[in-house]
Amino acid sequence: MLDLIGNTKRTHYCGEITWENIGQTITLMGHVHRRRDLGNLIFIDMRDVSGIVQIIFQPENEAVIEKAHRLRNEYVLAVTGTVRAREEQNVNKDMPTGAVEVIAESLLLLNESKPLPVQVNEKLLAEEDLRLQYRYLDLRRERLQRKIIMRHEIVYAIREYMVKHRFFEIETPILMKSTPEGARDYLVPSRIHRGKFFALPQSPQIYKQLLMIAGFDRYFQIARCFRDEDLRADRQPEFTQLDVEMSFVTQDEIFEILEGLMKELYKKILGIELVTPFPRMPYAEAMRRYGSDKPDTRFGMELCDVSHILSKSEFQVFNGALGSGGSVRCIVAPGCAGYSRKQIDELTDVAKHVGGKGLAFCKVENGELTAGISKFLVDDEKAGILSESKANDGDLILFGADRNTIVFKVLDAVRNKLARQLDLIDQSKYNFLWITDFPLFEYNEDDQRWETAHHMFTLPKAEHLQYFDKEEDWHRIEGELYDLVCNGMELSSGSIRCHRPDIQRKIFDVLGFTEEELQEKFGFFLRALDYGTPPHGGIAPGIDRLVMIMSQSDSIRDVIPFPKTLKAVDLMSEAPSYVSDKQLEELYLEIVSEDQGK
RNA sequence: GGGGGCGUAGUUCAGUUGGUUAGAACGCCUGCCUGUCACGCAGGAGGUCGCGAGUUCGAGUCCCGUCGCUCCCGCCA
Repeated sequence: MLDLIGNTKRTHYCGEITWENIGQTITLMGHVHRRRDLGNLIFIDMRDVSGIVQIIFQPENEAVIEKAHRLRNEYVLAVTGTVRAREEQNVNKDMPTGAVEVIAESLLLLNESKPLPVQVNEKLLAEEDLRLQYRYLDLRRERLQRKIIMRHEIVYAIREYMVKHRFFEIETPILMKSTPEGARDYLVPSRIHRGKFFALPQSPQIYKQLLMIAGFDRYFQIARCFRDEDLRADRQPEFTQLDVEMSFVTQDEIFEILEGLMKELYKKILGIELVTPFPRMPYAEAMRRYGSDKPDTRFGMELCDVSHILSKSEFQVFNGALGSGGSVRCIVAPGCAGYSRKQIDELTDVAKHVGGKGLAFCKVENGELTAGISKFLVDDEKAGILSESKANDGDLILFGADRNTIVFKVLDAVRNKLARQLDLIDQSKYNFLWITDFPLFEYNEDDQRWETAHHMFTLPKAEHLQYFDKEEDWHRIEGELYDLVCNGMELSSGSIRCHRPDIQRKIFDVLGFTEEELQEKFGFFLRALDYGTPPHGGIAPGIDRLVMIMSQSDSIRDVIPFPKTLKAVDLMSEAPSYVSDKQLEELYLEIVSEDQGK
């Protein structure tokens, strides 16, 4: 028999009972976290959103203890009782409320629970797919609940900060026009207009620029974004960005706003004082030193270009790379000269995994290069490599030799692998870093055309406008582009936008759009640019990734209440799913039944 | 689209060279227990070894295929 809640009201939260409540009669509501039934004495660890407190049922109160015998894990109850201090020897020091307990005087059994398919008390953690299927149970676990609550706190603090700095929170459409550039759109068929589609926003990019044109000056939005691409541990098909746009700003002012925001978030949420301004590093330097535009600067092992030393190398791998315009670069793995063939093969596998052909190596022993490829090097080259790389006795030198893009990818991957392997990463550090001066365009070899490296509404650097005239100079054009990186993760990406129609035209020309294409895809936006667009720019920090970093989570699924799997399905609701023939007919879509779908 | 890992009670796992009745812990059920806090003790129920096909006298174990989850590459700001 279950009880109704009636007029019973909660007076306190479980996790907040302290010495100050001793002697008070209180009413708690929550779940049975764990029970210890000693026969005539029953202890219940009662849990609500605030934490856990021990309830004790004593035999003097017959009706209540009789009912308490029926309690099982995750039953829902309301307990009224008196708070008392525990005897010295009964204090549980591992529990925040371990010095007190509540003597139950009445018990309402509000609901029962079947035995759980996954356990809430974290003794044995079930496989993730099962936990995702029962996500609402997994979310009862303290660890996960903390992260979701931290996410709430972060978003709340963001709103406070943005409003304080004169930003308006403005919503933009979820159903919008499909723009085939960039990521694949999620499409929504229109019922009213046969054969036409809306797209879900990959970001509110165009709308926020239109809001600047409309004169709102400073805008922000906690914006849901959608991309129909394959997933990763830090990538979901729908994710959340703090979308920010400001008029009449320079890059420095945007950095200041973001730095101030991060500083405030870390202080409020984690009690950590971040040092601002954050360091800045041009893209070219990041690539040269780390082989990555999102370097993890919590450890060293920087890349070293030894191409000039090896320009006359007899070693085929090296002269092959250099002969075809590539480079030879190395990193020094400290103290790894003792690595076995197997360990080095593992690193080679990492290199191959990201597209490298292999990984050349040699060791440093008694001030000399030995083993590996050392036999292919002449004395001058060996000496040059030693001094250039600053390698010491006992170190292992690893070489990447290929096209630059491959060399960077390989050494970046190997560097990160080694850092984890050698435990070089100080987990307590939060290394924020601005990467600046990105190239605006890059040539796509496969499609034989120029593309924007970031996005096409970016202002080119004023001093690079001259390079638009000749195609061979296009790669030299840098944009007012910047990324905020933290601990090797890209947290945020932004730019100063192109507010002048004449410059925007130059960009479209490089990308090879015809006038018809332009009008069809962006006509409405180009028209808007013509009516007094203020200079403006913005940035969009990923909220999911920010919460990941701040809560030290390895997976983005930990910081999203109802995430999708790597195959972009919701295991709990089993979405996506087939829909009825009637629904499809209304949308003029071809009927695909469940059988046909397979 | 490609590559790696995993899949055995409700859950986490073990399972020998291919061998006869597939085990343990937690959870669940029953009983006992007045200071437990991962309570304890005694007993019990619970299995399509992901699915399919094959080799074999015999398959959880070997081969092939397939499905699901996961990590990475491609893709993606």
